[in-house]
Amino acid sequence: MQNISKEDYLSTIFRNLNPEGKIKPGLIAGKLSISSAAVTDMLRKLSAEGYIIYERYKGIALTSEGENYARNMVRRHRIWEVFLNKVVGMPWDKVHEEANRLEHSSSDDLINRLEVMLDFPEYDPHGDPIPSRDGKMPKIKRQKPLSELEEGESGRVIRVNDSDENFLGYISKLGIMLKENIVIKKKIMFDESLEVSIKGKSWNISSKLAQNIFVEVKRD
Amino acid sequence: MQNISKEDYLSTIFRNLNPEGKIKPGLIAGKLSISSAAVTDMLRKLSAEGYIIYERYKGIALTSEGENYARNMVRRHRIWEVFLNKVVGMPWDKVHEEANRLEHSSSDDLINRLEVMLDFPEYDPHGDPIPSRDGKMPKIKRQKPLSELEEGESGRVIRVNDSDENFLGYISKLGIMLKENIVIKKKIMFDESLEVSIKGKSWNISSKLAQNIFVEVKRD
DNA sequence: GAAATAATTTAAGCATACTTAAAAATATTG
DNA sequence: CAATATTTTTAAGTATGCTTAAATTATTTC
Ligand SMILES: [Mn+2]
Ligand SMILES: [Mn+2]
Ligand SMILES: [Mn+2]
Ligand SMILES: [Mn+2]
Repeated sequence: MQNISKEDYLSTIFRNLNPEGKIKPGLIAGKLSISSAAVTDMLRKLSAEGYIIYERYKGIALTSEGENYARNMVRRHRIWEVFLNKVVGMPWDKVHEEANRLEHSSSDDLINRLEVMLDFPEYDPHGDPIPSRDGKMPKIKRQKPLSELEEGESGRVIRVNDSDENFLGYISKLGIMLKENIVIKKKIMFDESLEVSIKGKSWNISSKLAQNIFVEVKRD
Repeated sequence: MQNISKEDYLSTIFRNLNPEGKIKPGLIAGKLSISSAAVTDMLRKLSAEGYIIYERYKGIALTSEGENYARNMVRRHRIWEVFLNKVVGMPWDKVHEEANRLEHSSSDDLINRLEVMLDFPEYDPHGDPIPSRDGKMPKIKRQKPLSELEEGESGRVIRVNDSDENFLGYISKLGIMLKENIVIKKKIMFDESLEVSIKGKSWNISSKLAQNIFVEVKRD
């Protein structure tokens, strides 16, 4: 293996497996913005190389080799994000795109060195967990999208969707960042939008926005 | 443009232009370890895209657009090398290969940030000059290969060939690094090898090795 | 300056990773 | 459960960047 495309396929598969550990071609095509036909092609190759279990029309699962490879790609991506953000000072809405390219161009040795410099971070700048060198994932706190909170409730942001630069740039302007507390002042039924309070300021945010911000779920 | 191969061609052309600002296909093929036929193909594309001046059998020159692109690639490469060496702590014999990949995966914004962190370095870990953001090259000191020194002369190392990991690893073991002084104790005529003294220790080094280590030429 | 040698280009072909369009299989719905 | 809709696969084709072998052009040598 030595391939940007294949690495992106594996990473995408890994990050989008359903609870049964499977994924369908259409979802991969959507996430990678390519045709389903292209996905079918690549699935055959990944299967032939032993990275996935694939039978036509049956869905896809990772082999343990594929899972290890994919998990390492996620590790590379997220360590780069932390490094770019914390050490290089790049804003959190720019690091994802940069990491998406760097992840394919760095040796494991480099990644391990960055990890040491960062003192073994457990989460990336968007709250996503970073696999450790030996493949372990840190515990993930119970969470739900902001859109599922009720009127009057509040929640502490612990994760945000990192795939859209505009989204991140916009919520930054509202003062939304990890660990920030958000209060749901009102839910507008007409369009499912939310009136929220952040750092004492009020904003109206769309349902779609709220679906991409995740808050900690307090133990019952 | 968005291409690893093309970027490597341009960088290779830039770094190997003869004093008249030209280069022949065979040299490019050799440096990139590919066939001359492949080079001919690519030269047509680079020419069509306005990066080089190319007429068959006539040799190659960079357009100003091509020169700017190529110089920026060299800049990216060398800034990465300094960063990996100084900030990340990677040894000088490993940074070239890593930078060879990272150079294609980093935005100008990232490179500029690294440059600021490094306080605008002028030379990479092997003594090669780093083009500035506005395309200026730092002054290069007069230099010649160690192999051209006479018996009894000595010289301060200001540049080494960075393209071979084994070479760099080996000379490191001999204590050779930038700014180190090397004394030519004896030239062995039979095989053109040199008996040299470095930090008080004596070594015999081959002619080929000595041709890849450059020392400052003192003003006459 | 002709013959031999070396460098370069052309030609044909291959692997990769995509595309669109058509066919086949699966899933949904009335 | 049959008709319809959706998803997936197959088929055919494209661009990129290589390869080897043959043809062409340039350079060197006598
Ligand atoms: Mn990627
Ligand atoms: Mn992230
Ligand atoms: Mn390169
Ligand atoms: Mn270097």
